[in-house]
Amino acid sequence: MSDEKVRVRIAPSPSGNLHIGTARTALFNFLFAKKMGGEYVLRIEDTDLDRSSEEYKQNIFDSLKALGLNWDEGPDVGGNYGPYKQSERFDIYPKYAQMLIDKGYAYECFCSNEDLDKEHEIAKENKVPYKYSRKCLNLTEAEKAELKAKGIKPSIRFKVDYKELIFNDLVKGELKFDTSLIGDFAIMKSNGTPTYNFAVVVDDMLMNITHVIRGEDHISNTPKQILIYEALGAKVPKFGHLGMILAPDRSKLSKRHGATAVSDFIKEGYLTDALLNFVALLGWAPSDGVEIKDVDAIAADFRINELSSSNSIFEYEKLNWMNGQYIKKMDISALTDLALPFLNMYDTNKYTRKQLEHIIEITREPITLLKDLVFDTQYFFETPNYDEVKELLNSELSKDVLEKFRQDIENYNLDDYEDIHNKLADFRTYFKEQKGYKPKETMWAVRAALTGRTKGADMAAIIQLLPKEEIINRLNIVKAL
RNA sequence: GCCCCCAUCGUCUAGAGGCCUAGGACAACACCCUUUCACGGUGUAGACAGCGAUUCGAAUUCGCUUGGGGGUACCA
Repeated sequence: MSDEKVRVRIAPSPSGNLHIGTARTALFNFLFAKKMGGEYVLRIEDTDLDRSSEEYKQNIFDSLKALGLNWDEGPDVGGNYGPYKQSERFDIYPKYAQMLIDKGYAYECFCSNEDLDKEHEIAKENKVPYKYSRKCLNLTEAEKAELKAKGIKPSIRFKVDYKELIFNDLVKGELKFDTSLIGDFAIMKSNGTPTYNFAVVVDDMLMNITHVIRGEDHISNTPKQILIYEALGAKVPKFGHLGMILAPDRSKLSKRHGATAVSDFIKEGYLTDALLNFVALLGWAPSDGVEIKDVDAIAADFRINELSSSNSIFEYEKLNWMNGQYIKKMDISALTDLALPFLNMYDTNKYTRKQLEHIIEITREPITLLKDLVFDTQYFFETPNYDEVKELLNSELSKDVLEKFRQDIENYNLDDYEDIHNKLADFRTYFKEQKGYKPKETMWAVRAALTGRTKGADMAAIIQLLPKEEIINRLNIVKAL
């Protein structure tokens, strides 16, 4: 074992918002670095200028930060191996490409897209796997000069020779490839920018990356990349390929299945801690069976070689449950900070901060998403619409109960929860003993009158929070129904 | 088509030859608790894809089949 410092990276391409799958890859890299006492770097892979945007890049930054997956080195924080954006590194790739040409590992290719398309077509017609024809492999200097004189800009291809390539994947174990099946692939585009496979290798090499942990959609890129490392005379990092996250129909997780971007989940009211915890469980299992754990605890228990090598399906049920668990346990002040933006359609100024926290406190229990609060807290901010409970309120029982409640409420000490709670208990007992009303029936009448609902938070707490004039007002509205 | 990866309850998974009449979590269902919804508690139902081989013994090893996923670009 070498004693070199572990360095991992997460290398998203800013062609979309941060995907939940990328977030999981980032998490596993983060966990591995943490566990190994290593460094975790963020690199933006924007070699495809057309598909990259500043907006997506910002979304990636924001989402990663929201999740707490902060990087040790990256485009914004810098580091000793920058720049960390491939578009700012365009001057360094051609040097290495030229080096490969000089050493005979690569060559210039003047084929046009049309030429290449034709080759693809022919291969398809003959039902034979496509491989580049190597038409440009043996061009003479004179021929190349002539082509260049015509203004044709060459791409650069890596010359792939036959070889059986074996590497030991951190999560999958031994993987074998026959490189004779791989055609000579491009490493530099004719426009002078590097292709993905080349840029990754050059950057990972220059940034001293020791472990490449990524999705298994990159497995087939790995042999190409190893070939490049070897040609460059660089040390090949260790690779670990994670199973993919699939939608419930086993297809790729996409927008039509619901949220896919971390920022979408946050908008719906998922807590980042819950999201992270849930996604960690896709492929990783705690050794003590306790599934709810913070990142530090997960990192302490993290072993990359014990990750599951199969794909996993993203189901919302467990995420929702977990989110509910986090909401229930979260510090109330912090939770209120997160919840308030979801309540911006209401005039929250009606209440003090303390009262708002109290409202959140008593309504948090049954919810799974922060946005559920919109409905569940509505009656604190708006006079209810009684359509749903009209029938209930018009029953003899309810009229009877509310008649007494209207009188009793005058004797409640509305500042004192205990007093309200006890008086309500007596109230129930009274109707049970005198009229045989079930406790829940008695409470339904009160609840319906005050909230327009048959379910909701603790009644005593609601009475304590609602302004007295609003209670009277609602009682009067109901009476007139 | 060709190459590669994967395969335990509906889902996430535990399981690294006998500890497995396969364990946990979510979801489902039932009951209990209860001022409602919920939370919590208790319990029920639910899986080793199929076939061969190795072995005294296989969910665990090997092979084939099937199924799913990925790749096959001058996209990343």
